[in-house]
Amino acid sequence: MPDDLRVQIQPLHELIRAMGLPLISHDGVEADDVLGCLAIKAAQAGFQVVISTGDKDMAQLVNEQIMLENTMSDTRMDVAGVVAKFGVKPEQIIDYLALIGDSVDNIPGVPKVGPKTAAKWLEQYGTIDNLLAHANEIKGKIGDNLRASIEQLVLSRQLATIQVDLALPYALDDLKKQAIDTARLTELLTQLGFSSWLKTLNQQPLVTTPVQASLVEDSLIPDYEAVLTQQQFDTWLHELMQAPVFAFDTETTSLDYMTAEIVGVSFAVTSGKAAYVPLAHDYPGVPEQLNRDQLLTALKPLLESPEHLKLGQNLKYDSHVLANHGIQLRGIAHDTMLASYVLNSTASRHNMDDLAKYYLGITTIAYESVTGKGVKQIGFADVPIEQATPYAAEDADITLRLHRVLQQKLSQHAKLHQLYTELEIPLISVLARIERNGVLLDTDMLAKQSLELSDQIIALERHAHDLAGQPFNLGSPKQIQDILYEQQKLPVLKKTPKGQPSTDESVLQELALSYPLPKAILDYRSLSKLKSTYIDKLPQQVDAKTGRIHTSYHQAVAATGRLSSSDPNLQNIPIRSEEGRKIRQAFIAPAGYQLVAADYSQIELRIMAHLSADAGLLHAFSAGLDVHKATAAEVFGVEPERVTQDLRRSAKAINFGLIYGMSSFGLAQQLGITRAQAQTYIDMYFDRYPGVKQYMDSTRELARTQGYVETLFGRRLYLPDINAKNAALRQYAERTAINAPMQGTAADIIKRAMLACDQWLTSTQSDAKMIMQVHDELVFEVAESVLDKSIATIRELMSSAAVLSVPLVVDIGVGANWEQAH
DNA sequence: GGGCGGTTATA
DNA sequence: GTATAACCGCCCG
Repeated sequence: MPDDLRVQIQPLHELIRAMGLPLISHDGVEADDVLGCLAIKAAQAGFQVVISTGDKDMAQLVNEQIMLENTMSDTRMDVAGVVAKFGVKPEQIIDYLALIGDSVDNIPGVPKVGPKTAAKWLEQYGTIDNLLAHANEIKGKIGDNLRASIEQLVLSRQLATIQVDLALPYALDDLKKQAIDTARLTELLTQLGFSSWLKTLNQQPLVTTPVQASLVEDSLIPDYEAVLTQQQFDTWLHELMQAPVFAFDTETTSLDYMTAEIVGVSFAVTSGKAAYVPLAHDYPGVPEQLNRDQLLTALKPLLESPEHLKLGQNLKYDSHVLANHGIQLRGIAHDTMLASYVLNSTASRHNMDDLAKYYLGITTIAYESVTGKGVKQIGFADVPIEQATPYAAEDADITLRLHRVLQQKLSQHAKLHQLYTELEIPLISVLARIERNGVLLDTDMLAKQSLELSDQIIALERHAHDLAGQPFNLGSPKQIQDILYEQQKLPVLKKTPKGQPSTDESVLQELALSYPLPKAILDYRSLSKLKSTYIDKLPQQVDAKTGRIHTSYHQAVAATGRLSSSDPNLQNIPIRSEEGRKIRQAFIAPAGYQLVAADYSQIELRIMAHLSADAGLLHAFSAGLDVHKATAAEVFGVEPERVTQDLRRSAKAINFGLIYGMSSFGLAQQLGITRAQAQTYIDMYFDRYPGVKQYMDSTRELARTQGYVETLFGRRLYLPDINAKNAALRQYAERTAINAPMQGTAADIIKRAMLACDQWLTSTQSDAKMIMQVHDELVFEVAESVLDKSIATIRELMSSAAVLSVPLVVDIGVGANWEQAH
């Protein structure tokens, strides 16, 4: 055993014990044999057994009760799976292995015989014994090899055979899972740096069911039905039409909402009972399914009816999928993902599997366990209906059960319930429309920019190599580190969290004042970022059918209540640098239309004014002053007209710092001043704006006593670390406590504005569309004929989305492209 | 291919 | 000092 492997064994054993998993260590026998013995013993006692291993030898143990689980692909192999993979039955695996040999296990095998030949022989002759009885029928060199190996094959078979009859001193009870030793496990995971597992560990289920040894069968047997006949479907449709609300889910061909097609749909009306209607499964021997188009036509009135209420998990996706088949989903009453998010936005994930575990204590069938994952993953249409049905029907059933639990919890918090019903639920359809609308992209312009940037990047690369005196990969921080700090001996100004000398932007900027190479690296980094992330990537993400870019907005990701955007992220399109801004020129309006960009001016500071009710701040906004200038005048004690650009810049940093819950340290870094100086600025600020000081103190206090903070509309953000002993954790929670009400209230307000704008657009059928949201900005594509009227309406709707004690000012720009509209 | 670290784009 | 998403390099199995 290599030394670096040897040292891992003991920590691994400790981890396993702390996890409550029984650990068996038995000298003098093969681990495979121990596994085999226990598996057989459990199977004989009537259990279903799953052996988790990548070892193909174990395939010889597979039978009706024993399966192999491959944790790399999250798939399980049964008898049919063994035949599919090896071409022989489980009971032939020993002979199969003996024939092909295995260098790792020192099984010699027959020369020139590989998997194909072995499977072919065994199919024909059944066993090695019978094969040898007919050995003279095998022609050629390979036949000679076989006949020469007769004696060796006896040994090979012994070596390949897993001993299942060892006398082991273990009872099945010894295999039961024990309780997790949370304290010990936390200690080990921290010490070993398993940060992701630490997070998982902290998300203990709300419902603590007695530990289910996977050996014990579940008592509740759900009634899941595959709907294959018209009669079955009619019965279900009738029930759905009568139901006050039903759970609904789709299975599709793709995760890409614009191209996904329906493979099947599932429904549930009562707990424990659900139907899966397969519609487009496609594999050899697939049974006859109901016709997809006809069935969807039959379902259309129900799905489009606002009176028939639906609930689901992430219904925005199902809404898109149905739209791909010409159905406009209406009557969205509940979404378990959003209920979970509103109840606790700091939970890291709101997917159904985790929710089921947390709220119901149920382990659901994982998607990957029916489709596999990675390269081996198959589409849902390729999944046999017998396997698809329990998975898909369970989705609808569990969603329904989750819904009941979540509603019960939401009903205990009037404000959260209102936020959920009146804001998040109606927003689903609005976001779906924005996503579907998409944005038009000038790909020719980006192609030109790409060529120009390529030249510049190559030149910068050459320049940097010259300065370094050797070629190196400018994209590798590790190599840059070596060049700057090892070879050129530049001073180390900052270290990464891992203790390596940092090469990030702030460091290179500082170094660039005295040395040439850091500047070249900075320029290279900024240009290659623009090229790879935006200029080259965006054109590839244009939808083939619509010719537009369709982002995904995530409604249950950001803890503060903000949306996030991905694939592509349209909320971080460059604007600050000259070259970056050019990318915005490629976001265009079609002929006859203009882009209208409307953003809230200083919304978070205005919210701070409102929440703190500070007289000075309220006055600044009510009088329509330049707030940074006003702050500068107050803090630096000069007349407003004497405020220089430099003073204004400092005041702006202070204002932003306040929103982020700053410390003097952070402000000092931002402004390049000493900590003492920064502290005097902050002291002066709080002296001039005492209401703000008071608000910050009381917010921190409130967070400490109740464990969460709220936005103006009652959205909650929990702060479990607010009373932590660890100062870093506690201070971080304090900064979040300060920031979340402001960032979150801004998010609530723009969501309200989005509902209002959508209401206006859909009710008037105006020739205008909402196409993007960037936290404090909404972008519209508006027909020139209705431009002026639309601008006025947008301004009115956004300004009145909330009533604060200061005006909500909206700045609006218009242009043929997004850059011009700013 | 997956996970993670380092870095950088936005509000 | 807040909140995100995504890229590349590197390491691992």
